[in-house]
Amino acid sequence: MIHSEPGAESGLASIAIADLKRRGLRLTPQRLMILELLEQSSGHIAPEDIYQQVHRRYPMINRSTVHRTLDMLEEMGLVRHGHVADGAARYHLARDVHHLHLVCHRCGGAMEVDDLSLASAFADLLQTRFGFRADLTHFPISGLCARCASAPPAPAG
Amino acid sequence: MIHSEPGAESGLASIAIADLKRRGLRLTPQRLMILELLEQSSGHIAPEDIYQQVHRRYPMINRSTVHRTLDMLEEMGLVRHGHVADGAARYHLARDVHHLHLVCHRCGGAMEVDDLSLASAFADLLQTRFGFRADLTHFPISGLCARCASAPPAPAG
DNA sequence: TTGATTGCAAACCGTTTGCATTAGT
DNA sequence: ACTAATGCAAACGGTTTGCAATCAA
Repeated sequence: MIHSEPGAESGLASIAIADLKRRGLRLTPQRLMILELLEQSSGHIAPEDIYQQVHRRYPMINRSTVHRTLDMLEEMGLVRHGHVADGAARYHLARDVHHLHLVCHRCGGAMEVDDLSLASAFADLLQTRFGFRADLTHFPISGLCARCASAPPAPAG
Repeated sequence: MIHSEPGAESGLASIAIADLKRRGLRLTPQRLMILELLEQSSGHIAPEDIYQQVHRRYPMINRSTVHRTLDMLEEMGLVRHGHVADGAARYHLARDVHHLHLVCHRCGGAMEVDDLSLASAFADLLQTRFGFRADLTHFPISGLCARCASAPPAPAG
């Protein structure tokens, strides 16, 4: 049923598979598909989106399996999640710590910023002044994207 | 039933009451109590907490009324909300734009930071470089508070 | 008086759980 | 064979809705 070699898997999947074995856990087609999807999807992805996309190719997958797999991966330290402006959960790869995730609370669009130097100056200040270790790379930063910022405020009526 | 003079209300309440009248909306005891609570509670507060606290003194209040009132106040521009690490909604006064809201995703504690100069440098960079207008004062910033950051990682199991 | 507002109850959405069955090892 | 993992269905918590009754204006 599982016909791919562990070694043939790319980054996340191979790490996850090794971790699975080490813990005596099992590699299932559901987990494999979810892993692949997480790897492909750059940026944040919602559990429901994962479910929908896996469901296309593997219709018998269940939503609880998606959640249980995400929980497991998070416990293994491979993914993390935060909540965007509408309160919905978004998962992303934990090793993806070299990005800022800017999420527009109007259109919902997300953008990734590679240069962390700007953020680290801010984070350093918060740390030295208040002892607060801001987690700016794992949790989305809310605001208005360029397009929405320049768009008219709201349809009058 | 409502025995206080509009002018006798403090900041938020008096503004809200004036706005209410202007729009032909009504001042109810439920709205008044919610307004008072929002004003007293510095920082972020969850709808459920508002419900619980109002419920003590006014047992017949309904959760839907709390939500509807918060929606109305947000539409009036008097309050705003964001979502903390566990995905739960937190409301706060909109005029409270001179604070950074640092929320610990471990213990859930929140702290307010008055000095915005540090944040604005960061926000300015994001704006000039990417056109993204980060909303650092309205949405909580996740991280670890000083206490949790210095605490042992987790009970060994 | 009268229409905005409420409480109620049910619907809703995303997530979680218990359990019998399935399937990776 | 052993037991982790799944699908299912029901429960859950927070939020939203339709509607008849209420009450601020």
